[in-house]
Amino acid sequence: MENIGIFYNLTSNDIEDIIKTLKCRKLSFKKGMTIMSNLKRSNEIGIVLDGEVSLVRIDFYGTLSNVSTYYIGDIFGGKFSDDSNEELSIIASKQSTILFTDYNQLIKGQLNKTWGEQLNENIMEQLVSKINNYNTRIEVLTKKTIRDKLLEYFHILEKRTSSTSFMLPMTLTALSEYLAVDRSAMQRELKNLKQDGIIEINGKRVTLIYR
Amino acid sequence: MENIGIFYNLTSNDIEDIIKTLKCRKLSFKKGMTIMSNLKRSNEIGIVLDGEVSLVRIDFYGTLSNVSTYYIGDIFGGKFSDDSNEELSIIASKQSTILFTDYNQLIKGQLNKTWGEQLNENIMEQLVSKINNYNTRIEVLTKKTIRDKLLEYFHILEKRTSSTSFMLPMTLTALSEYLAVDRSAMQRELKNLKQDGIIEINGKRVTLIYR
DNA sequence: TTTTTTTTGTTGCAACCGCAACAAAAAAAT
DNA sequence: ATTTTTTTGTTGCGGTTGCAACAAAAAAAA
Repeated sequence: MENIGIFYNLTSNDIEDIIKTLKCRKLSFKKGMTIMSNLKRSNEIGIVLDGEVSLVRIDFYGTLSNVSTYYIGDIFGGKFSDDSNEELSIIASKQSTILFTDYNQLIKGQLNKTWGEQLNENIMEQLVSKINNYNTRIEVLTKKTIRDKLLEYFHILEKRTSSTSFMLPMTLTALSEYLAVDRSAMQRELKNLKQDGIIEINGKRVTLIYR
Repeated sequence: MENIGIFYNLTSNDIEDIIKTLKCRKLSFKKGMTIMSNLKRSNEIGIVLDGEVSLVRIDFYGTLSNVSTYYIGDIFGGKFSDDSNEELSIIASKQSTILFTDYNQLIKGQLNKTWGEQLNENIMEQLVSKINNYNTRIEVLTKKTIRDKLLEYFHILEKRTSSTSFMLPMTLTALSEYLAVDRSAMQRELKNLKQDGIIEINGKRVTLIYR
């Protein structure tokens, strides 16, 4: 539990106290189960302790479409969903454990002298980090060509690791999804970059070549 | 000031008190002026009261590149920027008025009985709304073809307005930038959609045709 | 009102990219 | 250790899209 972002820098005593004070409930869900429905009218908040859940939209034909995915540490719930006026639900996309609480409880909890400030800071940190992740991805997605998307992404990794040689944090298949391009077209472009002497790539290790 | 998201549902008395308590400073900047530099080490926070500012990265060649843009109501600062290890600055991209405060002050302010909870809720709301905007844009950007990007965006507007006929909230030029596609290619695709009887478009009014 | 700037609309062309389909390699599961 | 699943690597083809370049319309500024 201490490895969950929202509980960063809090002792297990604090966490226990938080769970009691905020009247949290911990529940597990099998893949495919509905965790929340009718999201819009709900003040309920969920925190992903384990697994992966999806925010899905149900249109008037009853078709499900994935709106976003929440991973370990992420916070979700009515107050954290968008302003559209259709039905939203949360379903478990993997076997998941969820910690439930209430938005108002969470806000009120901030008044606690021992852990209130830290909890609040953690929640903000969580949201800000999500914003930054999205921001990074948008920066990459707005590049026009696959080559530019790849190079932009590689440059970000270069800065993150402070090295011109780094490991990709995902499979090439996942990378093509992240970049929203066709995998085979991406593979072709990687080959071109290699042939043009701009990068080296062996497995997941990428090296940028400056000359 | 009451129309700024972070001050939603607060009286002008509250706002005055907040500004005093959090030791805020209000400053104006001409276009091009540097608002913050050396962002990373700073606990300083800015709120855009008027205008528009840019978060820019300065690489080792001294080249500026835009990382993100903050509009009226947005919060920016070191604690709200990413985890890369390069120099970041905030510059005014238009004539702007900024309210400055300190991250720790803001967190501490939450303890105030009168406006603490509301202020906290507003800050969260602000962050969550940004996440949702980004989320929406990513949903659109990850569509593979210009046609699919347009239709996805139109469907979002359809839901937002609860109508198959709506006004575009921006110029076509701006839309092409939002979708990260070439403007003329987008224009061509709009024509195709019209010819295929899928949409009507006159100026900024778009109507989706279901048959 | 006139001038200037921005936006819209259009087209040819070449490069780019998605798609389909497959084989080999690697990883995960049994 | 063997089977199954996932990932990687490759290619031809045709549709899509970025680019350049321009004219007309609309909006904003003078």
